[in-house]
Amino acid sequence: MLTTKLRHIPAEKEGLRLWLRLLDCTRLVEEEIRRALREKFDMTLPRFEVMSALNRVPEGLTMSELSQWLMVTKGNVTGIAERLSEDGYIRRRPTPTDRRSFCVTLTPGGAQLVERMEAEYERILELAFAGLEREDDDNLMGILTRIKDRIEALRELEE
Amino acid sequence: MLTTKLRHIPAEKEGLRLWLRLLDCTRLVEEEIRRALREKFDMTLPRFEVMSALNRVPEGLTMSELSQWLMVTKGNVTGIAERLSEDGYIRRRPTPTDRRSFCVTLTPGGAQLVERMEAEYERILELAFAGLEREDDDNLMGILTRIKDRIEALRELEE
DNA sequence: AGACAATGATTTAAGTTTAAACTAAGTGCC
DNA sequence: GGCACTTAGTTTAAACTTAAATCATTGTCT
Repeated sequence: MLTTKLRHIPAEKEGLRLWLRLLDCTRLVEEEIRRALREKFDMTLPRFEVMSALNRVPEGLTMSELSQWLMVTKGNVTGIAERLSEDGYIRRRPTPTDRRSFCVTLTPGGAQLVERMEAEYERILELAFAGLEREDDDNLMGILTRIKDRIEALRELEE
Repeated sequence: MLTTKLRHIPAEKEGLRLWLRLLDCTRLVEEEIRRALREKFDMTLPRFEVMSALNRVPEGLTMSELSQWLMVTKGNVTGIAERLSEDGYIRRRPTPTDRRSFCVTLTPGGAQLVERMEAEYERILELAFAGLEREDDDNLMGILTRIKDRIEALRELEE
């Protein structure tokens, strides 16, 4: 056969196909990142994500802000932050305005480590997304943004 | 605070930006799916994913095939399958050719349930991906496929 | 001030996930 | 046959994750 015929897939399952492919990509990339963090830094992905979030906001973040940023539950952040704190990578100190909340920041050691980890993290991502033309980049970003906005809008409706 | 100031991200970090947006999308969609499965079927996402995989292959899958299909470790599948088996949704029976492996299939009850769950699952995905033109669909699928192939190729090199 | 809802964070219980070690069974090679 | 190597699956320990309950504090309204 000169041409390969694609199996016909009903249009109404297009969402499913895209979703499964999206999942493939994220799982593959995450696996690579996880492996690199473990082998080179003895670090887990969730811990890195907390440190990376903190590295973007030198003033620090509260536990709630962290949980929103990472899109995980607050209880989840509590556990991760506890271990990072034990390892001396982050510091939690009370906020002056609200006695319930903490301001979480990187320690100098944590800041130094996260810089090195982010370099490796970005190296992997450049590899993964290399081969995309500028046009593809813009396309992908635009489409993903529309999907994201759409789901956020749907969620508001449901409340 | 969170929304106000994001640091400028240089162009060479395009991979990073795309990746973070990709993660946003998958986490948002997963959250919706998780919630629907829990509220409407008292079901978790991982359990659903196993049942859904089995629903695509009536002959059944081995534990290893399941773990590859879902891109998780074999040990992970062992636990999920155990609970699904206790609940009577799947059945594991020895294969004639290899005494180490099992053939896992849905029970009639499991098959009936997974059909209903998949309808809901697909409904959410159509909602999430609605608003994309046919052209966007093709674009997105094409780009995601290239990313996937690229990472799989990279992984081979590393071995 | 006092009642009461809302918020920041932790705790709890159950379940998921991973990496690594392990058992048992198949494969290949001499 | 016997030996090394691989493969199928489980087990283990540690970590992660969620949803729900709880505690303490803050905000609001009268």
